[in-house]
Parts: sequence; C-alpha cells; structure tokens
Amino acid sequence: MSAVGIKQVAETAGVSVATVSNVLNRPDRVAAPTRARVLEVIERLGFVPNAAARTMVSGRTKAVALIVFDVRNPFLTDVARGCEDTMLAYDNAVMLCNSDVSPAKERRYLDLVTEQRMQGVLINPVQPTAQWLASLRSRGLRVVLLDNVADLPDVCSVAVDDVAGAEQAVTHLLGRGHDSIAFVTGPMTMRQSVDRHAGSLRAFDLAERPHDSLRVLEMAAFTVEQGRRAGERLLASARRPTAVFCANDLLALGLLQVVLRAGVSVPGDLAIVGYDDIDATEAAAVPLTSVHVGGYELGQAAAELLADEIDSDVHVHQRKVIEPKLVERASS
Amino acid sequence: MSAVGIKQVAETAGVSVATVSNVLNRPDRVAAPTRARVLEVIERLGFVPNAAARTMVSGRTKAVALIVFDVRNPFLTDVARGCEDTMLAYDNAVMLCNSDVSPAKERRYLDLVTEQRMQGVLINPVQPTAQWLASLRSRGLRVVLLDNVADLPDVCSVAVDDVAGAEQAVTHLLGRGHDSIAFVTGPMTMRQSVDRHAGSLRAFDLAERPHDSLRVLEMAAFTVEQGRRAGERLLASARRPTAVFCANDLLALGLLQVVLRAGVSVPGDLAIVGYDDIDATEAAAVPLTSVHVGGYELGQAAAELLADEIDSDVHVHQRKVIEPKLVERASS
DNA sequence: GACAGCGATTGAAACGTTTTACAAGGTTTG
DNA sequence: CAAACCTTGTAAAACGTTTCAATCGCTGTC
Repeated sequence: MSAVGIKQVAETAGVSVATVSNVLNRPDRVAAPTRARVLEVIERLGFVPNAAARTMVSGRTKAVALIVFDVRNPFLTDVARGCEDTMLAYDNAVMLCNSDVSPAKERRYLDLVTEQRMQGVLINPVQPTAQWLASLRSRGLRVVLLDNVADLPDVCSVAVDDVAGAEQAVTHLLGRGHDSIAFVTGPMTMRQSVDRHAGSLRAFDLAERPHDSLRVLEMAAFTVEQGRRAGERLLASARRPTAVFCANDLLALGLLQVVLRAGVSVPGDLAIVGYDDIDATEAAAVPLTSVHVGGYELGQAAAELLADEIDSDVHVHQRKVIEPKLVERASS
Repeated sequence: MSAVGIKQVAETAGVSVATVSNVLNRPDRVAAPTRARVLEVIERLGFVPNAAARTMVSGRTKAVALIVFDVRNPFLTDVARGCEDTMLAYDNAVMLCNSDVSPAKERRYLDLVTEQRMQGVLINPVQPTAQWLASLRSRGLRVVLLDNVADLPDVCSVAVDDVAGAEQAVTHLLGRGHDSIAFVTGPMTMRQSVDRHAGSLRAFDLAERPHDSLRVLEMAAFTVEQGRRAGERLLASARRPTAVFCANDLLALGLLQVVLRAGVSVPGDLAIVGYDDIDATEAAAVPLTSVHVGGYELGQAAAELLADEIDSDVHVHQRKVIEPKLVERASS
C-alpha cells in the first residue's frame, strides 16, 4: 500500500532524489528553504525510508543480536535490558534470541545475523571453543562474549569474577562459625558451576580448613524446581550441614521453600546464601543473602564494547571483568 | 571482508546468477548435476545470501517485532517465548522490544518496524485508541494486539478474560467464608486493573453481597516493591481484611513477604490469591493460590494469528479470548 | 571583464538479489 | 518430418536508497 518512496517525494517537492537523501542524512548540505519544503512533503506523504535499501548501500543493518540461554532467567533478562537500553543510545536495534543452551538453535540465529548483515552479536555462548570463534570471524562477524571471560584471544568479553564472588560467600559463612557447608550447583559442565566451586574451595584454603568439609550437590539445572529437589535431599541426609551456598538464586529459592515448610528455621538451623542477587531474593520469605552481580551493568558494558568495535577503527579487544559483591540479608 | 556474493558464486561455478538464485529458491527448476556443482561452490566459498537485497525485491523482511511493556515481568517473558517458538516455525525472526509503558518508546519501535519493512507486529499496546490503530494501518502494518481484547474493529487480538478470572478468584474467597476482602491492584488507568476489579465486583453480585465490603488498594505499579507497600498499609490499617486478592502475582509476593514477617499466618489469619500464575508462585514461602493464565499459550495464539494474516490472503480478523483458571494452593 | 571559488543541486552508478521473458536444444506428437 | 512442447539455462530489468563527480549560478577579486 504505502508505496511512497524517495522518488515520489522528490517529484512532489520538485527536487532530485539526491536532495531528498541529503535532507535526511546531511541536512547542512541543503539550503534551509529547500529543506523545509522537502520535510513538509515527507510529512504529508508519510514517507518512511526503506532500511533494506539503505543496508544494501552501506553493507550493514543498524541492528545487533543478543543471544542468551533463556530470557526466563531473571538474571539474563537484566542483562538484556542493559544491552537494549545502551544500544538504543547508539541508534542500534537489538534482536533478542533464546538459544536454550542448544548449539543447533545458536547456529540458526548466527546464520540469521549473517544473512541480515547485522553489526554484530552479543552472545552467551554454549561452547566457546577457539574453532567456533574462528568460524564466526571468517564470516566477518563482530562478537562480544557475555558472562564468559574468554581464554580466547581476539575477542571482547564481559564476565563476572565468579571465583571471587563464591569466595566472598563462603568466607562469610565460615566467619559466622559454620563448620559443615554444602555447595549446591547446576551441571558441572558449565563454567558457572566450576568457577563458583573453585571460589568456595579458595575460601576454605584461606581459612585453613580441609576441603572435605565442603559437601557438593550437583543438580541437573539452575532452576527453582531443582532447588526444591536439593532441599529434599538435604533434609533426608544423616548429618545435615548448618549452611548452604547455592550457585544461583533460583536454586536457593527452591531450597528455602522446602526447608521452611519442613519447620527448619532460617538462618537459625540453616543459613543460606545465593548468587546473582535477582529481584526475587529480596522478596523471598526470608530475604536471601546473595552475591550481587549486576546483570544490567554487565549488559551495558557488553553493549559499550560492541559499540566501540562497530564505531572505532582502532578498536582493541578487551576483557572486562565485573567484581561481584556479597549483600547480607536475613538468611545467613 | 566476506564480499562473496551470488555473482562470484555464479562465476566460479560457470553458470549465470539466475541459476544460482534458482538453486537457492526453486531447486527443482535446475538439473541435478548443475545443482550439485553450485551447492559445492556455495559451501566452499562460504556464501550467505544477503537478506537486505532479498527484502528489496520482495518488499518485506522475514521478521516480526514483539513489543511488550517490560521483559522483566515473568508473565510477559512467557508470552515472548510462546511467540518466538511459534514464529520460528513459520521461519520468521522475532525482534523483542520493551516499551516501558511509554508511548514515545512505543512509537520509536513502531517506526523501526516500518523502516525495516517487517511482516508485522505483536504488541502489548500502551493506549490502543482507534486513531492510533488507524495510523498504523495507514502505514500498511499488520498488527496483533496482545493481552488486550480490542473494542476496535479490523484487528486481531488475543486477550484473557480477566473479568472471569477475577470472578473465580473472589468467588473462591467468598466460598471460604471470607467477609471482608481487599483488592490490591496497579494503576486503574490500565485495562488489567479495571477488568479484574469488575470481575471481583461481579463475584460479590453473584453472592449477593454489597460492593462496599470490597476494599480497593490502588498501587503505583504491578511490582513486588509495590506489593510490599500494600502489605504495610494493610498491616497498619484498623480493621484488617481476612483475605486479599492481588491483581498480579508480583504484588501478591511482596505482600506475602511483609505479612509473614509481621507474624501473620497465611492462610490462617489472612488468605491471599494472586493472578497470572507465574513460576515463582509455586516457589513462594507459602505457595500462592493464583489465577492461571498461560502466557506461553497466549503468545503462541497471537503468533498464529499474525502468521495467518501474513500468509493467507483471505484472512479475517479474530478476537481470541483465553479463559483463565484458578489454581488452588496453600495460601487460601 | 575574465576567472577562481563557493554553495546548492543533480544525474547516474552501485549495492545483491529475484523474477520475467525468452532462447537453445532435445523429445514427443500427429 | 515438421510442429508443438519440455527442460534447462540466461540476459536484463527492477527494487529504493546513498554517494561521487559534475554542473549551475553567484559573488568577489584581480
């Protein structure tokens, strides 16, 4: 319907298409009266430039993609908002995609990014190998790794120092006199689990305690449901720990719910510390002590990095590490 | 860098560009040996078609936008996943955008949709007036209204029968013998508030109770934070109700937290019912009775409607209404 | 009075596809 | 054996912009 193009505008205003284009892109190159006349016609005809045509000339769409595991994870939603708000300031649209931790879905979206000739991609990678990265690079893609500090060269990344975060959490518990501590986490194949485990052990080292007083419960996923399962296992076990450090708030919330209902007092009988500090921690039945990460800021930082890689021609790749900070609340 | 286009492929394979295009779009029109040779070259050169060029010819990008208030609202995240998963099956990408309930941001994204010549837009509208809709229509946009049944003609919409949902919730409370009930909601300017209020009153009518035994607390937003505020006000009030119906789960969660900490027993001293049935309700300290809406299904339905409007040329606009259903849990 | 310099405007090429109309060659049909 | 018809492939136009080089009037300057 709205087949009104730059050509029609030019005709109506009695100028050339080049002038209309200039009014849009370099208004200073055009005399004021002409500019006014053209703008009036644009308004009257309801002309909206065709981004595809623009892309054909410039070679790139003014958009980036953000690929995360799952937007239903509140932490990742925060990250997404940070990216979106920042990218919008750079006049870039953000396309949000869910990989569901599946390499196939991830690949599909990366193909889309290439087809659309987007400016770049912010990605929470499923398996960030050097080879994988090289294949993206060979397609001329600009990449920023999210929540994953790269051992890889030639790529920007933003991550959280999870080792330090976990160390703070466990040191806090040890300081309160807790002897036997459980560490509840998701799959040990994920970097998040590994790092937060390492941090816990480092806290034990610093306090000169033996590693074997840290009991590890590896669950199938970082969800509330799995947290409940962990709680049940804890309740059923012979010698119950006096404190639990959960590698993620969702796990902690599930666990909290189960133990409270079983009549265990928190933190009296059992102290709990979570990780990520999502909004819901504050709102839990017993407000949860948690390691604050700042997903929004992480998203912002990643977007800034990508924006720089897009704009600047002297861009140097950076690894940005965010220092998390323990927030003490009632649960510990 | 990757300046490899269809032309280069054609040259290398010793055929015309038209043939390469045919291999991609109508493989049956090309002889098997030729096809194989072209595909091999495409693979070897790592050719990826340029979507912008394709869009120029066809006039439309294979993508739709999904504009919601805020992805940090778990209900809307569910909707988003439903849309994304469904649209992907129709080979359409989904661009997720946050309007923050601001007409200005909404407009900005709608401009983007038009510039990009997207297939259509799924929108959780800020102020769906007839005039607003007409302005979209005049731009040739295909629109599906989300979570908003249109009093407007000529547009598809998917909504929840919030009046019925609220009626179920309040009837449930009345049935349990609760006399004085409070209705806690967000801004009364929002359709959600108005409808859920109307439903509550209808339950009173059905039970032949006077409207004035329903106390209304209008809060500034549908958030946990505001729920806490509501809880404080309730605790401070002279004659405390015996039951609360919250127009949204986030409000209910905040309220629950505050009253529990004040030593009020739930549901003994105070029964609570929420709305939306987000994941967190099940995981709350006291699992929350809530009105289940099914955001994922709502998203799916909306996406199907848009897909039909895109594909079919005999499309007729539909209003789809989802019937919510009360899920009883421990809080009431 | 010719000419350089400048601001405003323009014509036309280029971007990478899809698609239409047509050609060349081979096969069936009457 | 010619006419009609497939099958396979091609040349060229079209899509709506941006941008480069060129043109056109002017105003001063020597």
